[in-house]
This record gives sequence, C-alpha cells and structure tokens, in this order.
Amino acid sequence: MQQYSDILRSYDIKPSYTRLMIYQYLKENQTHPTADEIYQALYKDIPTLSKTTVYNTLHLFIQNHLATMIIMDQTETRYDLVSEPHAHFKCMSCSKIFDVDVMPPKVDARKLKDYIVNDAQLLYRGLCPKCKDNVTQ
Amino acid sequence: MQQYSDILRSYDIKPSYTRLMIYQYLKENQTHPTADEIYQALYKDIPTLSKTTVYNTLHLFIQNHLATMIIMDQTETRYDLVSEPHAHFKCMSCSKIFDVDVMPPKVDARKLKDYIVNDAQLLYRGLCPKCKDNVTQ
DNA sequence: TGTAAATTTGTATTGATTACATTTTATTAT
DNA sequence: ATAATAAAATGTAATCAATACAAATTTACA
Repeated sequence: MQQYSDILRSYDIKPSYTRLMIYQYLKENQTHPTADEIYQALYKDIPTLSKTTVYNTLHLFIQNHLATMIIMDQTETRYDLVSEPHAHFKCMSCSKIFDVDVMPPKVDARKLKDYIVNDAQLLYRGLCPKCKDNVTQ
Repeated sequence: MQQYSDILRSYDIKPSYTRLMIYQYLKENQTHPTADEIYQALYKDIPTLSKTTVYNTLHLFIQNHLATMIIMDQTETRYDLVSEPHAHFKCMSCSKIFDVDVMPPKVDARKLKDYIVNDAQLLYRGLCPKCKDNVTQ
C-alpha cells in the first residue's frame, strides 16, 4: 500500500484513503470497470463512499494521466490505468472487454497536418470465443 | 430523389418520405451529425417529425448496414453512412468531427484467435487547426 | 487549538436514449 | 372504392449514467 501512495504522489495526487482504494481496485482488477462497478466493489469496505467521489477521483486520475477513459458505446464509459498503447475488444454478447495487443496506428503527419493529436483509441467489437460457441452450438 | 429511393430499396428499406429525408440529410451533410442535429435540421421541413422516428430510422439504417454509429464520448453518439473504412478525429475544443484517411488495422488472426470481429473503430482526439491557433495565439 | 483548504458526501438535475401505447399512413383483398 | 391489415410515425413517460452544486467532513498547518 505504501508503494501505491508513492505512485499517486508521483502523479501529483495526494494519496487519501479513498483514492488509494480506487487506485488499488484499478490496479488489481484490470477488467476495465465502469464507475458503478468500482463503486459497488468498494462500497462494502467504505460504506460512506459516494458515487460522486468515484467520478471525482476518476476524473482526477485522468487529468493527471494516471488513468484513461475507454468509450465502448453510448451507455458505458470504462476506466483503465494508463499503460502501453493497445486496442480493446468488446464482446457484444457478454459485454466483457478484452485487451488486444495491437497498436493504434500513429497518424501520418501529412494526413493530420496542423492538428494536435492527444489520444488514439482503437476498438473492436464482435463475439468472444465463449459467446461465439454458445451462439453457434 | 429517385436515386435515393433506389438506394434505400437496395438495402431492403422501404423508402418512406421520412426515411428519404433522413438519408438525404446524411448524404448531403457528411458532418457525422447526432440524432438531435438531424432532428433539428429536418424539423423545419417536417413539423410533425418526432425524435423517436429519427432514432428508429437510424437504427433501421444501421441494422441494414446503410449507416454506422460513431461513438466519440459518453455523451454523444454520431451517425455516418457506411463507407470505406477510415478513422475519425474529434476536436476537443469545437467538438467537430473530421474524417481521417487511416485504415483501422485489421487484427492479426493469431491475436484474436477464436474471436469474431464485426467492427473496428479508430478514434483520434485533440485540437483542430483552427482551435489550435485560437488557443496558442 | 483554531482556521483555511482540500476532500468527500448527498441531493437534485440534466440530457441522450429507450419503452411503449396510440395514431396515422400505406397496402392488399374483397 | 372500402374495409381490413400491416407498416410507419408519433408523443409521453421512464431510464440511467453523468454532472452540478452546496453542505459536511477531514486534513494541514499557522
């Protein structure tokens, strides 16, 4: 836990108990959770936790480049710790998100000349092996 | 307009007046509009138009592979006619969406072995030339 | 210890999307 | 042409993630 405090501090984030718990959850459950999933999970241990705090904290993490937002469709925003660039796959049947080891292509400077590119997201959608088998069985 | 009817029919969509108008709007305003923008634009000519109808029609277009959904962030879903695979750039300042001539990379079959991939989206975010100049002026 | 700043909380609101029942329009058989 | 049926369009209400905001709590430090 001490190490987590140091990580937060290195991103200019004061390591309060709630922030540590949310960071720990993201670190130890790399399941690209929604804000609500984080809230539901931590609520057991922190009964006073508020959903607003979860959103506040996630936004703070994002602003300080410790976490990122993954947008998979209009109804759910998911969160992930910042890491090597990679793609995501969403199973349209079970809604699980899988990491995919594909780099979002760097845009040719000529194609986005005079643009400032801060962020690239590459999203695939379809059926995961489990759901595929259930459908085509 | 006759040609648009034929296009709709070729996608198994009965070309009602409302559907033709929505198709025409998408075709002649390739600005990746939101459902609300489409509604606001057509409302002037079709005062009885309902927003539900816009959603219904867009979903029909998507189901019949005539249009696609572009998800840029949690609060806005945008729509686009199906075309050559390409990427999108969203300016975080003015919210405009630009087409980018970059193919979303086809996933290496070994990396998503046993997955069924239906759809790939590549999204860039940052500042467009105009907004960049306004910020850094 | 007391005061200011930072953090957390709870409630109310927003706004895009959907659910669904009703109404209108189009199609087809008689 | 008319009635019966199917398809399309409409309007209202509900949903739900996200945000706004003010109040309460905790922390820092003078």
